[in-house]
Amino acid sequence: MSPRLQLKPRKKPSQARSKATVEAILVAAAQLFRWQGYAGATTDRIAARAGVSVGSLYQYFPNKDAILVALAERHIDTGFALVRELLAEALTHVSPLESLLRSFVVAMIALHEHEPELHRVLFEEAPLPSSLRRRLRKRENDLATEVAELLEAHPEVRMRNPRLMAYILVQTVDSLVHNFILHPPKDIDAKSLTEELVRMLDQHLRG
Amino acid sequence: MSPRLQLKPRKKPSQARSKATVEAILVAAAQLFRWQGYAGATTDRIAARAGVSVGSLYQYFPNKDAILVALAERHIDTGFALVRELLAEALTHVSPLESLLRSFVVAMIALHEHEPELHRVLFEEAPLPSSLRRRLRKRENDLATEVAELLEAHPEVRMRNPRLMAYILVQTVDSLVHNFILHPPKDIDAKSLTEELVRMLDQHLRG
DNA sequence: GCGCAATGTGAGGAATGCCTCATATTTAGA
DNA sequence: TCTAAATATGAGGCATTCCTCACATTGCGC
Repeated sequence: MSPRLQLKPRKKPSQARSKATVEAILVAAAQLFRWQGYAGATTDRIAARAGVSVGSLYQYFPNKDAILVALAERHIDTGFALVRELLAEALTHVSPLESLLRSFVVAMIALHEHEPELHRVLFEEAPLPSSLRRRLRKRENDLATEVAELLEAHPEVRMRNPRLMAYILVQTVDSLVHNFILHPPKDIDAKSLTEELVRMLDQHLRG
Repeated sequence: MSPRLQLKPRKKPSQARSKATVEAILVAAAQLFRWQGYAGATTDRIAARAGVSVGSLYQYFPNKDAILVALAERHIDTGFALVRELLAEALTHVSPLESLLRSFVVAMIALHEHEPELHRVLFEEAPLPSSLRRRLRKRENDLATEVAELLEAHPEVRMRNPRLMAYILVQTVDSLVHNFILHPPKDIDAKSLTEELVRMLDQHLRG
């Protein structure tokens, strides 16, 4: 419960066999964390689901938190790579503001659709090591800044208060998408939401 | 851990003494839930902090979940009463769209500032009874609908797709405010955020 | 005051969780 | 093929949690 101190892997897997073990543990942990939350995913259950003994689990992870941290790193890296890729794609040709915004929204949807429940556990559940929480928020924020700078440079944009508008832009898209993915209303589809959102932001960024 | 079934109070307090006990338990529980999260707040600790024995706690709450449920009911009721009051105030005189929106944003800020950490535990932490989760979301949604209808009736508003726009409106304000209260950036203050947000929504609702 | 109902107490049972360690199996490589 | 290193096993120790129960205290109505 109270945050553990040691988070680095206890031993590095070198043979193929042990790599598979670690992989199985991470996969199982990801499932259990998102199905049961942090407390519900016990190390014994994770090991069982991975088809591995608890002992093996503790060969590679010094404690339960370390598993979560490993998952977080991975989740962050793949997720952000995804967004950067989509944004880069959109920047290969000079685009009108509207399509730039659309790319951003679509990228954020992709980011959140990639393991949304795990995302929730990582970002919102309480008893995570606070250092990890900070790290996650920081990386989320870095991406936000990147996007904001990108938009600010766009000729069609007129920013009254760049910092504030960037904050609103990124937070709005992030939270709206986050909630939409996690609790999709029956009568609203992703496409219409995207369009309406883009329209609102487009108008707003023009001042 | 796994959701308990019985959630109603085991026994109703009749004398003043026991009412005080129940109150103390709820206060202590609220503190511990928001400081430690759901799992960290043990029944023993709640009882201790309330200055009461575990036995007394279990006289009035059949299990740990029931305490959370009681808190949730209370939190919802006071929070929503607060918002309704503020909105009613704003409706005593016919106001321009802009000030109506401002009232809404201000009301939402008030709602979230009322025990924001407890709010987070209730709305976002995983191992809650799912019936409770649904109940919370439903009431949040009801309020949203109310606000949406109210706005739709306003003469200055031109809604392309009422359902969708209401959703975006409420979700945007709710999430933005929620995040702002829980993780306030150093260089942004509530007032500017409110103004910028109102401007964006105002523009958007005019079509 | 008296007696019964209401309320309060806290040691401890049963369940569960995290993690260790003595031991067994597998693999690399000489 | 043989050996040492790498990897895997899982019973169980220790801690913690939720909750019960047998008993003590308090307050209300007479």
